[in-house]
Amino acid sequence: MEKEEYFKPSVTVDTIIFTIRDSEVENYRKLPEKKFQILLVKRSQEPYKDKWSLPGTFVGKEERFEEAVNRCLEEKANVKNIYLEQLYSWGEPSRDPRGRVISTSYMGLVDSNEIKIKAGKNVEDVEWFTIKLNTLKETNKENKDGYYKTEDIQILLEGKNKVLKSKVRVVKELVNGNLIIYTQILKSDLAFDHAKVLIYAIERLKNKVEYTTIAFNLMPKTFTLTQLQQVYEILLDKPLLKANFRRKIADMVIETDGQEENAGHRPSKLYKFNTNWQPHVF
Amino acid sequence: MEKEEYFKPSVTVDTIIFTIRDSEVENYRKLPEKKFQILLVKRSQEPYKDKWSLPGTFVGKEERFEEAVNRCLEEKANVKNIYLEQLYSWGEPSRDPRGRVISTSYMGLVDSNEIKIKAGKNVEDVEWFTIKLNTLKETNKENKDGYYKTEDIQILLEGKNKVLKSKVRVVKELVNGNLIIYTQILKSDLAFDHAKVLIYAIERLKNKVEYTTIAFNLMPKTFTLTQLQQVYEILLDKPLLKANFRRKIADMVIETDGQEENAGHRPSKLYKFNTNWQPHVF
DNA sequence: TCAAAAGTGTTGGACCTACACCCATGT
DNA sequence: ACATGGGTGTAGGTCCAACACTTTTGA
Repeated sequence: MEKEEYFKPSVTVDTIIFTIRDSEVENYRKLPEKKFQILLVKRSQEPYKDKWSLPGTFVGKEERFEEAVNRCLEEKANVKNIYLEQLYSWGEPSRDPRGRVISTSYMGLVDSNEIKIKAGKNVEDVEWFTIKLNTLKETNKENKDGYYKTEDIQILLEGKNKVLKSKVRVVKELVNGNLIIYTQILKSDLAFDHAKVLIYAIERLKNKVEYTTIAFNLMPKTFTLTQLQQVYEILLDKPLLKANFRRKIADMVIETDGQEENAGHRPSKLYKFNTNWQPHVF
Repeated sequence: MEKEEYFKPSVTVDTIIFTIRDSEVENYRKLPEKKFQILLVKRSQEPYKDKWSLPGTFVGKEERFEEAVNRCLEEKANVKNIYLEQLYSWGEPSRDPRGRVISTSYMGLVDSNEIKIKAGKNVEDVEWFTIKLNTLKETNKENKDGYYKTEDIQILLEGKNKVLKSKVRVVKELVNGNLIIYTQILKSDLAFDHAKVLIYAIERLKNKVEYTTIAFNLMPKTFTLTQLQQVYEILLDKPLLKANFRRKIADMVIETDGQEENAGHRPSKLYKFNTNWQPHVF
């Protein structure tokens, strides 16, 4: 906090908005599968003109971060009133070709039926992309002081008639007993370092699903327990046993008197979130 | 990411460095108690001249955040080579009287014997302060959609011949099932919004102690299990049962052939951190 | 009738809590 | 001898994974 010989960078916010959406059903009996999606906008200006990117904006002079996020989402994509949390601030000097731009990223979660996106200001197009991650290669060096693991991940983002492909290397390094995780972009169809931000956000979401009720932000007001389980399965990326899942989330939901009908099988009860749920006391 | 009509704020990094230090012992048999401490510097310039604050600096033109943190710590306090992690970015328009200054805060942990602090550039003094937190008042309103809880916390920071007093209100609000936590400063002897940052850092540290090995960054290379337990107890702010604690951390440590002697009681084995420890698989 | 999903019960094992107890040391 | 902490064993309860089984519906 010395004399003002220091320079001033630009500051932006970027938001990763996730949702989960139903696929089409082939069979009147079968339940729809779930797709894990992210909202991207197509840039209409340099840099990265015509590339898809996370919705972001410069932060205004008297504007808080969250205000900038909400303004940006409403202006560019017609998205309002969603769950938001700050993720991380990215400060690499070279991350933006225009010069030094620092970006604070936020994660947003929304029920896929809640909003109708619409391309807005400075944006050519807005679209939901389905996220698919494939592990391509893993390495693992162990030494006496820890280890050095890499995982190459292919990120496929499927939009209408197009697929964006990126490839990142996630490095997990144990240094003095501290797990350090960072991501290198090997190739990316996304603008800026947004592939890295995406990976970071998915990791955070996965973690928080286990010990918070964050997943309920992806659900409609009422839902069946199987729908909820599908959301957990897609986020955790593994199948869960029905009986055990239901016991685990029993306290987090309240039965309503609604029912899902016309399904070709026994109708399921509709539940709502128990807003008074708290993690177990100790 | 429109035309550059946007203004540019200044960007700083601030670091909360924690350590744990032994108190004096009264009795040759007794073990020393532990004190939980934070490193503060005394500001030599406006704003907040002569106030104690977290060590911080403006981020240089071509400098990464972590580089700025390390430069600042070395220049101002002679601290190098410590564990660091990014915490949060604070962007309130009014948080700095000089104008819009955005601050990204980092948490640092260090073994109290590892470093010798020394006042440096633009700093009048550097000192370790012992942290004591007292809950003054709690309120709790429940309603059908969640709750609104406040906790007024007195922060006492005890340095040589002085005590810095602050008072904050931590608000935990359940909104649409999402727990939102924020802090209001009611009164603070610290510069800027640093009381808020301190509370945030303590909360993060407490959380991570439970499911990572972060606490080992506060330990010397070898240590007794009782010393380790003391550190856990002071961070979690509750007593732990010895037998159970030892079973819990058994995998995280490796016995060495050293012993603690001259203690007036049975000598205790010295352990070191098991750098290859990983959270349990599933 | 039957495919599909809704919904519940049981069992064995892992882990956690609380407490009790014995051991080794320096003065 | 004894205060102090080092170190370990065990009983009871809780939680969780895995699996099996019954129920209900629409075509």
